[in-house]
Amino acid sequence: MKITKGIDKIIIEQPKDFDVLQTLNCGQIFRFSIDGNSAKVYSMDKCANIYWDSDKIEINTDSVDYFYNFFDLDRDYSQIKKVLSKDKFLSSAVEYGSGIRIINNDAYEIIISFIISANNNIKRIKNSIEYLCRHFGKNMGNYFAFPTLAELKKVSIKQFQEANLGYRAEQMYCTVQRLTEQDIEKLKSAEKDEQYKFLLSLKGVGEKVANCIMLFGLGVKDVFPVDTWINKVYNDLTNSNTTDRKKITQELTARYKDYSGYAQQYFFYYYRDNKISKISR
DNA sequence: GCCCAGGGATGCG
DNA sequence: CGCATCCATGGG
Repeated sequence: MKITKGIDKIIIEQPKDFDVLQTLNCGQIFRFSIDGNSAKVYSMDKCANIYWDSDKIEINTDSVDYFYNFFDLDRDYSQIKKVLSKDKFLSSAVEYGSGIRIINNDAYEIIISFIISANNNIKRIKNSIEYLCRHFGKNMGNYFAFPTLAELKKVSIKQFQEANLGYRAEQMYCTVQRLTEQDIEKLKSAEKDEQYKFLLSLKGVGEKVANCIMLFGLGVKDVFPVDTWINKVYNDLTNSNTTDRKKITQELTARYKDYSGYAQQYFFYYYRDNKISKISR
C-alpha cells in the first residue's frame, strides 16, 4: 500500500488496508454519499471527492493534510489486524472488515452527531444531521458545512425538534448552550479520565456516547463503546443473555486493551452488516 | 400495529 | 450503587 500526497489529492496504490465503503459504512461517520465507485465525504466545512478501483484510491480535496489525518493514513493497520486476528472471537470479523480504518473526525462535530445517535437508527441520524447542515450551516456552493458552535447556539429547542431530534432536542439545546470553543480545545489535550468525566457531564452524553466521542473525535483507541449490536455480539459469543452494558464494556476493554476501539469496529461492522443485508438495505 | 434503532435521564429502593 | 421506566419517531 503506497500513499502519495499531492497538492490537491492523495493517491493510494494497492490499498490492501483501506476499503472506502467499509470505512464509511461502519457507523463512525454520517456525512457522506456514495455513487458507484465514488464517494463524497464531509467534515466540518471540508469536503473530499473519492474515486477508486481495485488497485487505486484517489482522494481529491483542498484539504490534503486534513483528510490524510482524517483517514488515519499514517497508521499501519496490517499490524493491528495481525494481532486481533489471533483472537478467536474476532478473526472472522477482522477478515470481513479488513479495509476498515478508524476516522479521526472533528471533536465538536462528533459530540453533536453522537448525541443525536442515542437510541436512534443510522438513516434517521443522517437525516437529522443533514437537516442541521442545510438549515444552519454555511452554504459552500456544492454542499453545506456542519454548523459551527456559534451557529448552533442560535438554534432553539423547537428548531431542533424540526430537525427530527425528538426528545434529544432539549438535551442538544442544553449542551450547545453550555459548550464553548475553549471546552473543546481543552478536551483534546486532557487526560483520558478527564475527557471521560467532562463528556459525561454533557446532557445527552452517557457512557456509550462518551466512548464514541473519544474513539472517533479524540483519537482515544483503548475504549469500547457498547451499543445494542455489541450487546448482541457479546451475548452471542459468550452464550449469555445480559443487558448489563457496564459489565460488557469492562470485560471487552480488559480483553482487547489498547486495541479495544479497533476490535469494537470490526465487531460492529461484521454483525450489523450481515444482519442488515439479510433484511435488505 | 409492533419492534427496533450505535441510549440517556430520572426516580426509587 | 443497581434497576425500571420513560422518552420521539421513522424504518422494517
